[in-house]
Amino acid sequence: MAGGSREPGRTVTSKVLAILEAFETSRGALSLTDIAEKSELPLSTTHRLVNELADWGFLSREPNGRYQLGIRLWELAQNTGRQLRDAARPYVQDLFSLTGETAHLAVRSGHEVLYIDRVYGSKRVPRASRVGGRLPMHATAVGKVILAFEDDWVRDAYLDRNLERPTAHTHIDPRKFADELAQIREQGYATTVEEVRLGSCSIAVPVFHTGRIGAAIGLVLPTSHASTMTRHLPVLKGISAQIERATARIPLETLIGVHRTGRD
Amino acid sequence: MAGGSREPGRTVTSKVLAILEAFETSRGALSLTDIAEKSELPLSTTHRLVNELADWGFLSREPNGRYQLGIRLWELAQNTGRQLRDAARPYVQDLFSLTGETAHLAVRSGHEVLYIDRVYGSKRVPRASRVGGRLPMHATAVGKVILAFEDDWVRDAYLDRNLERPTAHTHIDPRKFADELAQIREQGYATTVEEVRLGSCSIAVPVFHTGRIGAAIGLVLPTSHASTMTRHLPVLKGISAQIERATARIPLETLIGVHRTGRD
DNA sequence: TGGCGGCTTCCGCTGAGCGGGAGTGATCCC
DNA sequence: GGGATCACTCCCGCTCAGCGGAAGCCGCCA
Repeated sequence: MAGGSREPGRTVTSKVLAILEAFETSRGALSLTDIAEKSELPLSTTHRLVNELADWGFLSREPNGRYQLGIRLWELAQNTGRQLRDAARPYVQDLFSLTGETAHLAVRSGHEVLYIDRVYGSKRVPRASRVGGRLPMHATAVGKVILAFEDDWVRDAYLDRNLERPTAHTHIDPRKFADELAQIREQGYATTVEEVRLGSCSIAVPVFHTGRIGAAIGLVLPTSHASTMTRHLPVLKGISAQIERATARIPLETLIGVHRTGRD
Repeated sequence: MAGGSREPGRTVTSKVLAILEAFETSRGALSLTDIAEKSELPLSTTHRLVNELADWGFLSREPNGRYQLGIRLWELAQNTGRQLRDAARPYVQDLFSLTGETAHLAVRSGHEVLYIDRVYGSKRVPRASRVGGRLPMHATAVGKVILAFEDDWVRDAYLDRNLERPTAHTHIDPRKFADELAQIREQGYATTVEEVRLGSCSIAVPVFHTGRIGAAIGLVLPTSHASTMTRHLPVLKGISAQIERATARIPLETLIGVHRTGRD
């Protein structure tokens, strides 16, 4: 028998995208069954769509039969947000060279910080973030500094939610956090100490664009350096100014390709 | 009237992917009409699919109504090829720091070199490549060195085609080029002088993985440095050895996510 | 040898997708 | 200001692409 218990109202497009998103949470390659489960599609439907995606190079199949996101997807996506990343990259690199610490460039995307670029050395550091990854704003220095300089309504909307708590050191009291943001705005930089994960602390400064907060750059260091991390402030501010200069002529909308909030 | 002259045999999936690929060739944002033309779809169909893609964040809409690839696509794609890029990044960076020249990491994808990573300074250099971009193998140092160390059948298949000629200096005689590859294999590195674009030259060495050619690292310099570029060879070889060590434990298949050829 | 788990293929039913065309609204030029 | 143009949005009934249960297949293990 056929075509019986289909789930109506689900578009093909949404199924295809759900399959691609199934790979977001997983580290390695997925079997067909894994994909079907994650995307909540029948196996035969998954099979058909996955095959077509693989034909187009959007998925790739390993010799063992498992699937991974394909290189075509990555190639295409290199165009996204390229303007900001390309323009800022050399300066983020300088930031790393001058400090020897893991350097980040991040923007706000909805209620989270989105890491756009990262430059780091070969020494192992405990890292919570990755390029293309997201973290809560109130737990990271880049996030705090962006939030501090955002429009009031963004900040209010953010505080008007339950703030999650990755570690015991994360500040989650809305009142105290609002005060902290005010102080950050005044002093021009933000710090965290073991608020995302134990063992690391961070410091960040804002990057402005056409008078508004556009992004943030920051450093992550081992907690042992926490007390002296403000010594990197002059470098951070200098690099920030250079990025501001380098991106000034690029219209904000084309910098990233995120509508920054879901306000519409 | 409705549903009359549809073009049958084109799957929804293929339409969605065609829309995404429409952005590959274009620099900036596209209007709905542009997308419809590039993907060869009726306007109303394009409209429907584009809207759904935008809802999912795979496309983003600028205030002026034009569309760009969305940030979701980019986020997802960060997982692709991450193993190789993440493992190699610090070393590619060292390569740049130690030489002061634009440093590249590339692999073969079909008959082209695919640039996986690039580290460069803030000084303007004429650059033909970009991360996620492709170039012909016979015109680039990374491409030549990969081809030189590839299996015979890959090399033979490559030479058995018309080689395109980006500049007048590009080597396109199959016989001579085969000899050049033999010499590259012997000397352990490849160079180009103005073979991709005038004004720049390059030098590259292989990066092996489980005894086979896996990738290549290279430098791009102004042509004026062409005569002395071999002085970077010790650094190139040292960095290559480090990358080989850092990637040795990662299975080849998971490094990139490309089936390297269409041999199946 | 038989059972199992995962992948692939088959096939007739049906609603998601289709796209022409009409509606809208911004822009430009006379 | 009006009317021509252009680009996007929406509507709606027809129809075929997609659907997915089930059967088949294949490799593995005991």
